[in-house]
Formats: sequence, C-alpha cells, structure tokens
Amino acid sequence: MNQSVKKVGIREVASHLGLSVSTVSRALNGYNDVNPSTRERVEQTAVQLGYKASYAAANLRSKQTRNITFMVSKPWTKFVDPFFLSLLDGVELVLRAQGYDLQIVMARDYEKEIETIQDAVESNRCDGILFGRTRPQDERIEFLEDRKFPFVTVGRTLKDEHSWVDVDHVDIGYRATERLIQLGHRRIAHMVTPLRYTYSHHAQQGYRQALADHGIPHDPALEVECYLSRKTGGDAARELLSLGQMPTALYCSNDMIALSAIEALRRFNIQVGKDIAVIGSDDMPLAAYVDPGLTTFRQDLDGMGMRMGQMMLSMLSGIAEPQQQKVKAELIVRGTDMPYSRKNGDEA
Amino acid sequence: MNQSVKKVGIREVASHLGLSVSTVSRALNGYNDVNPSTRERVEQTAVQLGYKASYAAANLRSKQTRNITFMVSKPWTKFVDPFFLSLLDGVELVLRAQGYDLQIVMARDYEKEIETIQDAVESNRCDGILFGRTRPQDERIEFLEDRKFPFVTVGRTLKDEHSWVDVDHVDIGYRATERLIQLGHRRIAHMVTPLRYTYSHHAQQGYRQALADHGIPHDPALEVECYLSRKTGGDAARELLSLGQMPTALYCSNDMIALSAIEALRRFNIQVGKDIAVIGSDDMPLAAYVDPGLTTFRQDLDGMGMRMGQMMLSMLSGIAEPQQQKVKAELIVRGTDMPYSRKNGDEA
DNA sequence: CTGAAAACCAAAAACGTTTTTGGTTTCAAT
DNA sequence: ATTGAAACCAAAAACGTTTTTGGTTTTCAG
Repeated sequence: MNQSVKKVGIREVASHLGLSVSTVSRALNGYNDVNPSTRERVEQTAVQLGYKASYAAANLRSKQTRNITFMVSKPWTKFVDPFFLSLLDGVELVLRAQGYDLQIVMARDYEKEIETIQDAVESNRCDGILFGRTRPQDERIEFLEDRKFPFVTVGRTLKDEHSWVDVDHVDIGYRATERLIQLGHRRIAHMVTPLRYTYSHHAQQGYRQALADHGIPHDPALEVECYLSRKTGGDAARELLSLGQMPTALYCSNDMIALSAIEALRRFNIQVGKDIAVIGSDDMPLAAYVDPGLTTFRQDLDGMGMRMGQMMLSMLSGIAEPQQQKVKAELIVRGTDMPYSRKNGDEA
Repeated sequence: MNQSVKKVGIREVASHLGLSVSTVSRALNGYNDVNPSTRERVEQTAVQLGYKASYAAANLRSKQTRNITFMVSKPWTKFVDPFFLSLLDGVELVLRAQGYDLQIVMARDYEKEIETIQDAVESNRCDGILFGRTRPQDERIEFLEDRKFPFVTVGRTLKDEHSWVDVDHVDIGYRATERLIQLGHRRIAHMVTPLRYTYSHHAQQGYRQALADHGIPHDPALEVECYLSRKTGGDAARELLSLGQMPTALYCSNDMIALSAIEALRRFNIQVGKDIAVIGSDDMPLAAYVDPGLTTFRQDLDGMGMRMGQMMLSMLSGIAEPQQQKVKAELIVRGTDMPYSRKNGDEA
C-alpha cells in the first residue's frame, strides 16, 4: 500500500533505516560483512518500499550486464524451430532464477554469425553467449576463446575443448545402425546431414563403428550427404534407388531427411516399414504424426537447455575449466523399422 | 589495426580530436547543434578507434534501456512454436535495426503472466513489452495501460483500444464458412478454439455471419469449444459424430484441432476430403504434410512481427495514439475440403 | 558597421548504483 | 586491563555516458 510517487532508490531505503547507502548495497548483494539482523531489516524494508535497483546503474559500476545472449542462426526456422524453443525454455529457466536476462539475436546468414558474435562481445551488452550449429572447426569458437569471453554451445567442434552440451550422435548412429543389423539388415544406407556440422561427423562415426563391429564392410556408395531442405532428402533417396542393389534399411541423421526420403520412396511404390526400414534421429513433432510413425530418437532438449544455463552460470562465477555434457537420446520405436526379409532385397 | 589494450571510451575519441566529450556525444547521437563536418570527423575516428558506447552508462543517464521484452506464455511450446519464432524473427529484425535489443521471458503459467509483466515494468529493464495470447479482457493490458507503459500485442482484447497486430480471424471464419457453403454444405460445424482467447470469438463471429448471410440457421450444437491439446480436438469430433445428423463439413479455428479431428474421424472410417470436408485456420508445418493436405489459411507471421516492431518503435519515439493492424490471411487449398454430395449426409 | 540571433562547442552536473577505503565497535585471548 | 583481530558500518570515489548550462564565434539583416 506504500504508494510513493517518486521511484524509490537505494538512498531512500538507506535513510529510511538510518543506515548508509553502502551498507544497504552490501546487504542486498549478499556480502558477508554485514550483520544478519541488519541484512534482514534491509531486505524487508526494501520490498516494503518497493525498491528495485536500477540495472543501468548497477551494471555501470559493476561492469556486468546480467544479460546472456543466445544467437540463433537463421536458415532453419521452418522445421527446426521446435527444437530451438524447447532448448531456450530450459536456458531461460535457470538463467532467470539467478537474475540473468536472456536476450536473443538472429544471425540471418553465415557471415552474419561471426559478425554478430563480435558485436555482442565488443559492445559489451552481455556477459555470455550461447549458440548452436557448431562446425568441425568453428570460427566463432576460436574468436571467443581468443577473447576469453564466456560461451557455451549446443554441439561442439572436433577439437572439442570448450564448454558444450551435445546429444551423443555417435551413440545414436551406433544404436540405430546396430538395431537395423540386429533386425537382419545388411545393406544399410546412411543419409548424412550436412557435413559442415560437427554432429554429422559423429553420426557417421557411430554408423561406421556399428558396421565394423558386426563385420559388415563399409560401402561408401551407401553414405549420401543430404541437405536440410526436404527436396534433397528425397533426391538422395532416388539416388540410392538407382544403385545396382538397393539398401534394405535407411538410417537418417535427422528426421526431416528421413521424412522426405519416405515421401520420395512412396512415390516409387516402396512402402516404408514394409519394403524398407527407416530410422530417424531427432524426434520432431511430425515424426509421431505421419503414418506409419517414424522410429527415431528423442532428445531431452529442455534438460539440455537447463544444463547450458548452469554451465554458463558457473563460468560466470569464475570456474574456468570447460565443462562438457554428452546426452544420450532415447529410442522411440514406431512403425518405420522392421526386420529384414529376403523379399526386400529383390524389390529394387 | 588499431590495437588499443585499454578499451576506448568517449574521452579517448574526444581528446584524440581535440574536442570536448559533450560534443562527441552530441555528434554521435545525432543532435542537430553540431557542425556537419565535425560530426563526420567524430564518426570516423569513433569507428577508427573502435569506440563503442557503454550501454550501461548511456542507459543510466538517458533513462532508457534500449531493450524490448517479448513475453512468451509457456503452455504451448510443442506445437505453436513455429508461429512464435517466425514472429520473433520479424520483430528482432526491425528492432535491431534501430539499435534495440530483444529479450525474451517465459511465463510458465497463467499467474506468472501478470507477475512477469509487472516485474518487467517495475524493475525497468526494458522500454517496451510485446506479447500475445490476448484474452477478451486482459489484466495485463489493463495494467500496462494504467502505467502508460509501451506495449504491442499479437491479438487484441474485445475492447480493442490499444496497439495490436492481429490476423483477421473474423475474415478467416467468414471465408472458410462461405467456401464450404459454396461447395454445397449446409451442416457446417465450427470447432472453436478456447474462448478464453479473443481470436476464438472473432472466428465465431465470422462463422455465424457467413451462415446468416447465406440464410443458414445457426445450430448451437454444431459449435463445439475445443482445447489446444490434440486429444480434445478428437473428442469434439466424436461428440459431433454422436449427433443425430452428422455435419458434412468442419471449420476449425486452428490447425491442431483440425488435425486431431481428422485423426479421430479416420478411426471411424470416415475419410476426410471424401466423406467430410475440413478447413483449418493457420498453416502449421504439419498441415502441408499430412495426407490429404489440410486446406487452411496462411498468415504472414514474419510481416506481422515486423509490424509489431515498427509500432513499438513509433511508440517509443513519442507517438501516443494506439496503432492497430489487421492482417488478412491467404487461403491455401489442399485436399481436405471438397464439394458436398448427397452421399455424405447418409454417412453418419 | 552593428546588434541580435543562430550555430557551435566546453565545462560541469547528473544518473544510481557498487566498490574502495578507512574508521569504530565488539570480542576473545592474553 | 590490554591488545589484536574480526565484525560491522559510513563516506566518498568511481563507473562512462547524456544533459544542462552557458559562453564564444559566426552569420546576416538593418
């Protein structure tokens, strides 16, 4: 009910208590050289008076913005969105709990990415940076490491010496391939996501390892690089069809590619889940909806986001060693994978 | 190549030019009482020296944060995401162009919404607020109007006297219904989105108007309120099935509901696009993908986002009158709507 | 020429905190 | 009692801009 017309500053609460401004500040910011009972009183009258510290003033003096920037790279939006927002949700949750704000910037093409990061660092508008879409060797990461500016990524470089959270794509590749092998398949194709991203290499690694472990020779013709738009996923499927001997199973390192391959195959009257097995890699909303449902892997994006936030927080509180967390994905069995039967081989 | 170890402040550029600090500031901030040639020189050496104004200091003095907060209400994420991010993209584009940062906060349930807004306003961390999910009368809007704090919404209240951008849902409702009528349908159901949101009322209005204009009596039993989760869309469809006379067409005020209804109908062996017509309202990614594709309406979210940003900017530059923009959606004809044929009526 | 207005710029105040510095009290150990 | 350390707090400096105030120069009509 305390309706002060003027907004109340730290002075007000200080004079209201007969304390000095500095004591109030130290009490509010959790310094230890202040009497617990004093702190108590300060905190109480602060809320009572509706005191809110001026961010600008606090930032100016303390040289930290309490802002974390998440850079989202533009060319995906349409289909990768859902992933992004779940992640963001987790990030925001833990950041806000510690009084940090989350700010987002969009990099609208490749060159803008590094530019955006530079700008964010140099115009000190944030204390840390978050981003994804990491590449085997990544200019952005080199820049940030060079400047010793706090950052955490979703995904990693191949060098792998910074703080990151990542789905274990080697594991996914391995498990998907092994599953198909155990279902009796021998000719298993890998529809590879763009190799400019690190995770594609990991998926490839898992795929090849599984083949090797089960004594199946690796046929380079069965590994086709696809791009993220739907078209080229279908194109790759057609390319595979034209091979002398058709693969009986497809492991796709993302669902969009799987889905577009399925669509293309359908056009050739090849029934997925019957004539050919398909396994995807991320569980996009569509995957559950198509018929038959896509067998794929679910990733705990919310949890990964939270983990990212925590890492950032701990870096900000002075911990220098890079932290890394690899997250296992959960296999979601739906209808697109099935055991090998001799018939399939003849199909092509 | 100018590698100063210390970061360069406004003092540096001033002394480097033999000018006063204040002149440099005025030159950089576009004040008019500074010689054009002086301004030129200042700007040049500013970039040359790599000068970046301290946000904190500038904010402290000028009392504006150059931050806009977008509040996203949590309970949707899974399916409404794509809409959200497209919108955000447009917003960010125009805001950033004017040097504003975009910051996002998640309100994780209903109560948190108003709380979050209050906090954003009172702890002056931002100059303006953006949000959606507006209700017929909206506590948040009342609060912000009361405080005279700049805000723009996606969607509006029924009172409708603030700044907003909104898809014309009356128009969608009208056109969808009219189209079905012109295809020969008479028993057209409206699967209504939750009435706690304003746009549902608008959709309803359009639907009823179209019926009235074509002399079709309004049957309340054909208007069923659904909720956003997929389940209840299907439930509503089942409810309609149990009616004495089955509707021959469904207009759904959002795609998710349409899709779940379609799924439920399929379980009853009712073929959508053949036995019953369905039209949706927003063009979610799924809509193009299901078979048959959902006939629906596309909304220019990117454009709406940009419009929101522009409105915010103009409010910030002092224009007080509320600005409002209604956006027409574009009909996307796919496979779920078809002409009425006598057979349908008997189907139930 | 002259005087007043306009253009241009410098000096200093102000923004509202946090941090530094240092001073007083309290307390336990001598 | 005395002393040194620890606990507590006040005063003032500092953060890096923008804004205010006012002073000097230029311009231009009379």
